[in-house]
Amino acid sequence: MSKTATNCECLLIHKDAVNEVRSALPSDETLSDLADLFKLFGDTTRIKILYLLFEKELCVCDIAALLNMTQSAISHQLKTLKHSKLVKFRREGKVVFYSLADTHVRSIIAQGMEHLAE
Amino acid sequence: MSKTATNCECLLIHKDAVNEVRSALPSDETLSDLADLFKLFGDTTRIKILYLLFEKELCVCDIAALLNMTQSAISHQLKTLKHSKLVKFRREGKVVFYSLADTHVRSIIAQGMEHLAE
DNA sequence: CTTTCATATGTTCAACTGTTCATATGATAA
DNA sequence: TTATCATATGAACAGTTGAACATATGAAAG
Repeated sequence: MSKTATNCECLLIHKDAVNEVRSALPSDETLSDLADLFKLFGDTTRIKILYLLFEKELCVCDIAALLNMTQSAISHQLKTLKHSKLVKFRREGKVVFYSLADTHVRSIIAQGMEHLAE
Repeated sequence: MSKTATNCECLLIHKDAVNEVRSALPSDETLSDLADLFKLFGDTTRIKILYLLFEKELCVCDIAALLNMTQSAISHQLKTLKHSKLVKFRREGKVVFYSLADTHVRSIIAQGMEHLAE
């Protein structure tokens, strides 16, 4: 197997280690999806929105008021969270209430907080 | 308390909901640190590196070969992961071996994978 | 010392991202 | 119908980011 990796100019490669580890890597598609998921948690505004929704459902306007941001900015972020199925919504007249759609949101954020606590 | 949130033009705000939720939000600094942590997991290259290190310690060159990327790109990313204390290293002559420095890395990624599996 | 080579780093640049602004949609009330 | 208002959306713009390239560092060998 001539995997000399054209991009790696190094001459010393630990072939046995490389071969042992190569099979452990999930598919590019899976890893890309995983990175995309974590990207959602990688923005302060989105983290704040999710944190607020831990407590109870909130409308766009309430979230904007709580975070002291424009309704537009919040709406854009909710759109992202909605597309990623982290958040769901229900309409009540003119008002749209958003809430958490996924149980993993809490545990992922909890794990992150645990790391910070060290 | 005149928290009418200058940036929110909406007139309807659910004051009781807002007041109830406001205290649930951690400090801006904590939330910023949390977002920064998740940002690290929000890149395919870094996710791949961490995944590889799940198996065993690897040198820069091995990682570059496995991911078919330049040594420079990998080294830059390892620098980021090192600064964030997710990865540690040990030197052996000219070669630097990297390994996971944090037990939470596994569980955070595992949680993400669980979410995808649904 | 000098050479070799694995790794680190500084710079540049293209691609991406989050916010703002302006505007559109859509539901309710008059 | 028209007016109001909560929300959604499109475009533009600034700030950020990851990779490539060139170069520097530093350890071992000669």
